[in-house]
Amino acid sequence: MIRVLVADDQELVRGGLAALLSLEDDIEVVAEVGRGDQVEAAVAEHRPDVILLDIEMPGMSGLTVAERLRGQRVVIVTTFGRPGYLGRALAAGVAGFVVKDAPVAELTAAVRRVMAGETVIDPKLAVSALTVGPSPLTQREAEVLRTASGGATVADIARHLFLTEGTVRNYLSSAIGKTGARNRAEAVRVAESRGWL
Amino acid sequence: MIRVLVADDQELVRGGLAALLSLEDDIEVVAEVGRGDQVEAAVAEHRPDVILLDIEMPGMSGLTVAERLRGQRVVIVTTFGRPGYLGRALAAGVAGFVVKDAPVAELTAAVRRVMAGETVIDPKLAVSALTVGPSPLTQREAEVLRTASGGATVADIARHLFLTEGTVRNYLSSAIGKTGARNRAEAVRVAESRGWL
DNA sequence: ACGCGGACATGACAAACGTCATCGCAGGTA
DNA sequence: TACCTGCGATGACGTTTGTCATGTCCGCGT
Repeated sequence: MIRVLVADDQELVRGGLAALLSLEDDIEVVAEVGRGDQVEAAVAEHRPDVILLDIEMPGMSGLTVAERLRGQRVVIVTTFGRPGYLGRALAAGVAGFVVKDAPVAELTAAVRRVMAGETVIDPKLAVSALTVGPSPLTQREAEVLRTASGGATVADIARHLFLTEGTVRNYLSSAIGKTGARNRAEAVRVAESRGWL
Repeated sequence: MIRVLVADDQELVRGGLAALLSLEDDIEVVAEVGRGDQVEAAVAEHRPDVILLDIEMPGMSGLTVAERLRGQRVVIVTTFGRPGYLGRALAAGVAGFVVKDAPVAELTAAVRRVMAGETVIDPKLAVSALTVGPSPLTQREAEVLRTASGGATVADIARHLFLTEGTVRNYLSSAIGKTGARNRAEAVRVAESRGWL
């Protein structure tokens, strides 16, 4: 039996995944958690063979959890096939990456192959990640964009990051250029959709 | 047996919900579809007793589908508990509204109660919907905001909606005022988070 | 030691944005 | 009929952006 832990914040989705996996003869769901910051404790307690992690979770991002679980067999199961996520996930040493609109068979296959020591990446995602490439944004640019994404003004961002307004404008301008956008809002959308934030 | 149709665009989620419901002795999943515009045909073919609809789907919004299925027993199962969604769902005559982070038992209970002719609404959501109230935005204001949400400039919006730039600015200004925001981006966030778009 | 690039800053300017006052026109409603 | 509301428009205004030129400082690789 492959012992699996499922981490996802939405109960229905988490329960659904668990039910789905439990239908398989060789897979057993030994634990379910709904918050990123509860994963480590659950892993210590239940010692699963494979850990399924959603990225968007309260408490701690699935990517952060994956970094801290380096050495364990982690499979990221997420809604958004953002190329940037894949890069960060691989850097965190995950063994698999599956998007939620993949066929069910792909998930069970991923669990088994990861269990066998293989690395499983959604092919479509791999292509788009290689096409889009890594984030061209510097840390600062990403930081400023992230702060701007809630609709904050330049002055707000400057206060929040302890920068001058002029500097903030420069970073925004540079980020707008790099994303190929025509203004702040568009830059935010682009960067978000690619997982650069 | 309660015959159920499940509509959700994410295969893993859809399969998960189906697996979850199939575990119940009195529930049978007779069809699954992944696009809003395929629901009607599937309903005609399989004649389910209860129809589970996600809101965000390609092809056609679950809310639109619900309107066209008026008379059928429809349960909205969605990620976002946006108050505005609940209002529109009820206006569309749905029999139930469940958010995806509700406990699993709530979903099966909802299916059974809807089958029995009851109307089931997530209590937390009902409260927030009554607290937040209906959208204060006029159709035009919502339209302009929606168009602006992708990062479009005033000129873009004006061209797209066949309005004058000045008029667009007026609508935006009015929407910003009504949402209590301090600029366009913030207004978009607020309106989106409440389901007013 | 040198050059390079990233982080940070300043100041200036044009374009875009947000606000206001004001207007005309339709459709309901008192 | 008179009134109100929503839609559409105009013009004017001050503010906020986005861009650019320019400069300093620091860390890194050769």
